[in-house]
Amino acid sequence: MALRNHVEWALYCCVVLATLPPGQYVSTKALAAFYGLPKDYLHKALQRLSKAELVETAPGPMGGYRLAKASGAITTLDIVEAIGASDSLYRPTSIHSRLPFLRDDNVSEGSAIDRLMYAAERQWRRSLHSVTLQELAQSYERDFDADGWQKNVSDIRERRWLET
Amino acid sequence: MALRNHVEWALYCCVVLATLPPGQYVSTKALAAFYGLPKDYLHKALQRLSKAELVETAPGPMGGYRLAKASGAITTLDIVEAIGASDSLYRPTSIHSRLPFLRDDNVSEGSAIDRLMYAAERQWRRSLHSVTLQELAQSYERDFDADGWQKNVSDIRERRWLET
DNA sequence: GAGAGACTACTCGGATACAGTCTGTCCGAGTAAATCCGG
DNA sequence: CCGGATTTACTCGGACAGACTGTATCCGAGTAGTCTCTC
Repeated sequence: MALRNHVEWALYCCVVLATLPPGQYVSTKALAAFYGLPKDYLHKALQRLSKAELVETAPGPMGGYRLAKASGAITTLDIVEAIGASDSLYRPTSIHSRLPFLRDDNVSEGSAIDRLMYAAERQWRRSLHSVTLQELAQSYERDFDADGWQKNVSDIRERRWLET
Repeated sequence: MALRNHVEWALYCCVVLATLPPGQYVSTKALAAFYGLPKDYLHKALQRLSKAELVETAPGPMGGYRLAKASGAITTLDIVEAIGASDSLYRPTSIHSRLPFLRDDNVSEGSAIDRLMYAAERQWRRSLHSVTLQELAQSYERDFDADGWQKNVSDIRERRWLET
């Protein structure tokens, strides 16, 4: 998959954004420090989310990112596609169209092999599409101790991670 | 996806092998010439199929590759996995395990985000697993004029492509 | 005509080079909150 | 105490370098049919 790390990082960052009190911004620096990621590179991932209008940005101090919609209105597929641009998992070459005896009406639609791969990819997308960011965040919260995740997020909000 | 071209090429070659009369071998050279692919590089893809025991090889003149099992007993997922090695679409980094407040019993199994991506990947695999090479070959045949595909395959078998 | 040797056509595996993408860093420009400073 | 200038902390976007992987080529070794040559 294209931009492997970015997809993963974007999901982790969105989960934080989804847990924050509504309206609150969080900076790239805060997210990078919390997750131990390279700030500038993570920033590029967040920029893509911004371009896809999944998050809103605010410049200046106290600025940063926040969700542009309710977390229940964002699917995990939205996030993955925002990062991966329009990249498909499968990119056919032009093998097929060079062959003789092709039926004219089938050339433009790709071969049976293309259709096979695209169908599989649709299932992949469908699976991601069926989970909203809200559900993912709730599910992620359960990976932590009681209130553990909330504690982490408020640490991010209050910049406590910088004191160490 | 890892080795994009190899996955595609392997599927095209397997479709030829599935159409051939049983027991007949076809050489890398023949397949490469027919599809207009670089012989030596295509050869590496076929070697992987051989290693996965999907195809059998025979050295010497008249040698080459043939299917090791009936085409109905090979799924398209078998072929894709044979090429892609054990590569997963999603490769998590160690972001998750570094966080505080994690529940001990959840650390080793990966985070909710890992599970999300793996679930999507399972759907992708399931889709490929549900189509056998036999079905793919039949479907591919329909992309051609009546008997067009059969004509192509017998051209390969009789090495007619070299005369041009 | 039969058998031994040379030849040919293929597979197999490793070494290597090139290109493209992923990963990561750096910097300058723009913006807005916070701070400072003079009146 | 007020208002304007400065500082600070962030986003945004581009340029760039290094590493990794995908793409492709080449070569030598091994194997098995095929051909030739000799007896």
